[in-house]
Amino acid sequence: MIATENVFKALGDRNRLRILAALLSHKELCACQIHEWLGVTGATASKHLSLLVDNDLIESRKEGRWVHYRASRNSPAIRSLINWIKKQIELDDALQRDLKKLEPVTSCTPLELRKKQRDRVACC
Amino acid sequence: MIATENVFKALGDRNRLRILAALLSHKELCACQIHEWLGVTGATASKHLSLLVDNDLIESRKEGRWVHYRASRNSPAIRSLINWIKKQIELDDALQRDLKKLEPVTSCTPLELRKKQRDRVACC
DNA sequence: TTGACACTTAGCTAATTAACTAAATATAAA
DNA sequence: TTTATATTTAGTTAATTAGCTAAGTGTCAA
Repeated sequence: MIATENVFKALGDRNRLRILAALLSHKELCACQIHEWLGVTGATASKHLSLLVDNDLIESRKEGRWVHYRASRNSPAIRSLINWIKKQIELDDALQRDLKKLEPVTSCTPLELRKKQRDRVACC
Repeated sequence: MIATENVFKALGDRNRLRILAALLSHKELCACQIHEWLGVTGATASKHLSLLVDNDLIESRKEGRWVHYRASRNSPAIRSLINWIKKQIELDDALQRDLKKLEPVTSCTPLELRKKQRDRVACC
């Protein structure tokens, strides 16, 4: 059984909804890309991400230094809730504009992203 | 468009989920019945109810001194979200037991409820 | 091995909010 | 009209939480 109240608590936050929106349009993103785009510190992004993981809304996969996230596929109940959210996100113009700004960050791998930032090349 | 974040904020509270559960199993209840069952002051119940109304999750109908509430039927998006919640509620044993305690309160009208309380007859 | 990087954890602060009491408003009963 | 009842509004308090910085852990590159 799902802890309905906690799932809704996890969803009742702008930045966590943004994370979910990002993962619904990008299959997989690493923590650093999300943190970059969200515009909060890495620590804050990390906390949001683990809250979403704790409530089965997203899944994580560790790969060396990086942690990759994707929308959860395990629970049918959560999947159907996520589908509902997906529809709402598509109707949310502000969020759609916001998601456009994710492109520069996702067009390069985490490693390239870091390199570009070091070299001060416009990327994000 | 629905203010997704606010809808989830409204749903991320135990007492407001309880109210919704009550209205999903009872069609219509008045504020005093809900307040009685919730076990909070009338003022607190009133605030929860208006938050749910503000987010189109429930509707109200005034009748003399009483305000009757029911689950919202206006927005298709909200209706489908409410259906999802309904399924979760059915799986929530604690909530089901909790709902049983609603019966004594709903088995009489608000007026009878008050009368019985006055006469100290066991009712709720 | 040393340093840089990608997170995570701990601890703090400011803002939000759920609860209460008291007071206000509105309606109906005596 | 007076009183009681149903609900709402205002104001207070305590708990929660989203954000930050600083410090810790683990991994990889030089």
